[in-house]
Amino acid sequence: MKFDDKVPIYYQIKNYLYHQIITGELQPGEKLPSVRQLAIDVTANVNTVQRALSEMITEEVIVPQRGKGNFVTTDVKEIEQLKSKLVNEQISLAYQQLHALDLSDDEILTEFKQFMEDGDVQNERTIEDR
Amino acid sequence: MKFDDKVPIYYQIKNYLYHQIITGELQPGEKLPSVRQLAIDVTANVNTVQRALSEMITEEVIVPQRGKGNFVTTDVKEIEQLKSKLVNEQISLAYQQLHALDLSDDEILTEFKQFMEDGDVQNERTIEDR
Amino acid sequence: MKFDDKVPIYYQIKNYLYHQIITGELQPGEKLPSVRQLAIDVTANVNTVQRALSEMITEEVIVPQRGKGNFVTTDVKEIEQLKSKLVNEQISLAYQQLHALDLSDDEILTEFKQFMEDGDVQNERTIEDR
Amino acid sequence: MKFDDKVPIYYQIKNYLYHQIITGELQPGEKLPSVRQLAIDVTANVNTVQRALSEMITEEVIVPQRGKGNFVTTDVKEIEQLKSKLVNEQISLAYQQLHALDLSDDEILTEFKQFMEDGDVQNERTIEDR
DNA sequence: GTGGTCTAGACCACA
DNA sequence: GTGGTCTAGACCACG
Repeated sequence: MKFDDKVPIYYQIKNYLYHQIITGELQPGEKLPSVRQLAIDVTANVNTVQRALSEMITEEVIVPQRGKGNFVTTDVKEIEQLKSKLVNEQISLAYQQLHALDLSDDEILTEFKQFMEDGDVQNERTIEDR
Repeated sequence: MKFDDKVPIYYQIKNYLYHQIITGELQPGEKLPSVRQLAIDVTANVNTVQRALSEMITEEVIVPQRGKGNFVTTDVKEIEQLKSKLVNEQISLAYQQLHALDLSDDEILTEFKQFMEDGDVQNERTIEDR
Repeated sequence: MKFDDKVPIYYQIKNYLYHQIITGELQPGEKLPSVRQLAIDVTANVNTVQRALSEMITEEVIVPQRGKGNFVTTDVKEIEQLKSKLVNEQISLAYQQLHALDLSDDEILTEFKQFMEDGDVQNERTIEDR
Repeated sequence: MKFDDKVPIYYQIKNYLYHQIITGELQPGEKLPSVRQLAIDVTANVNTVQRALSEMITEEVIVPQRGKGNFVTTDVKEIEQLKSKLVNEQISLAYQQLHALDLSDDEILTEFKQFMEDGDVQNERTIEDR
């Protein structure tokens, strides 16, 4: 996994897991890979992964079961809220950033449409492009 | 200026100045506030500001004049490229993040339109309100 | 390490490392001493060393690995270019300086030959004897 | 005059004047341009020029005459020594730098010869290329 | 007054 | 233990 070294890695790992859960790659109630396996998957240190999980546990997005591992919450509502929250954050953030770059609402939409048409996914540095 | 402690401060200062330049609040050739003044403006340490400036100087977005101060480049083309680069980064980043949240292209556009209509600027962490 | 106080220390540290790399004292891919160790080695402050390294990182001559240390680039071509660039700079600089002192091309060569024969290394301010 | 901002400007001005004297552009006993004129000539601040002159006065390479201006020393021997000293410094410096870059004596001479043949004076940042 | 450099010391993220 | 970032405060070169 490529990391953007401008943001803490544990933070990017959290995002990665959020995405897995929201897109259903990790189903509600499903067991997460072991911390060590996750560490290998994302090529990060065990401690770093652990930190990401700890925060998600306090957020109750994942729930630990002693001796069994960590599980995605079964509370579907929780997950929906999570998605909605993340989407809103992204939209809001992007809007503000682009607005601050002097783009009007229309220009923002236009840029997006164009970007989508280009199908140009010159993505680097994101959590998804593994 | 409010800082997002997930990203280096010098980085956020760079962004702040980028925006100033792109929106024309800082005109090409215009003198920047002194390092010390900037430090006060953004409530950061002088050295932190200096670091941000140093990078922008190597990028040739701003040009230092010994003993006189720092100036925005007069190379308008340079500035246009800067804007274009920043916009693209934002669009690309947002697109990927939202796509990863399982939103289709249409859904992304819809969310944006809705967000714009709401005029709801529950913005935190943006560059303006710092 | 003795510093020439006519030039920034971080600059001299860069040169010191450049030489190490070019002469092969630091092999491609080899780990550099830790920042703190380097600071001791060259008797400079940690931050000063860090500044030197930062620049070399943006130049991609050295490559950082989070939490592991800094490494000499494995890109041998990069290193060759570096050497060639440094040699050219030195030759060009010396030539101009001597030419400006009213020495003809022949005289310059003669002076060098004589200097070499004398084996007279009344060197001060060089990178070696620091 | 282009300055290398890695070295103090007053230092570069000194070099500039040294060269003028050694090459005979400024004859022994000749009056130097006024400080203000020099400042214009080299596009530097009066104070900076003054500092360069002060040092040269203590070195007795130039001698001030109250109310009349500054004059090159009439002591020709002094000037010869100056030249010899500067040449030696340059040769020695260049030799060490190139030697440190792993060039043998022969390679150094070869590089110089080649440089001279190319007639390629890609000089920037030196005191001469005004 | 302006930027440039350096120091000393602290805290954080990561392995 | 390793690098990365930030702060506070000092001194210097230049205009």
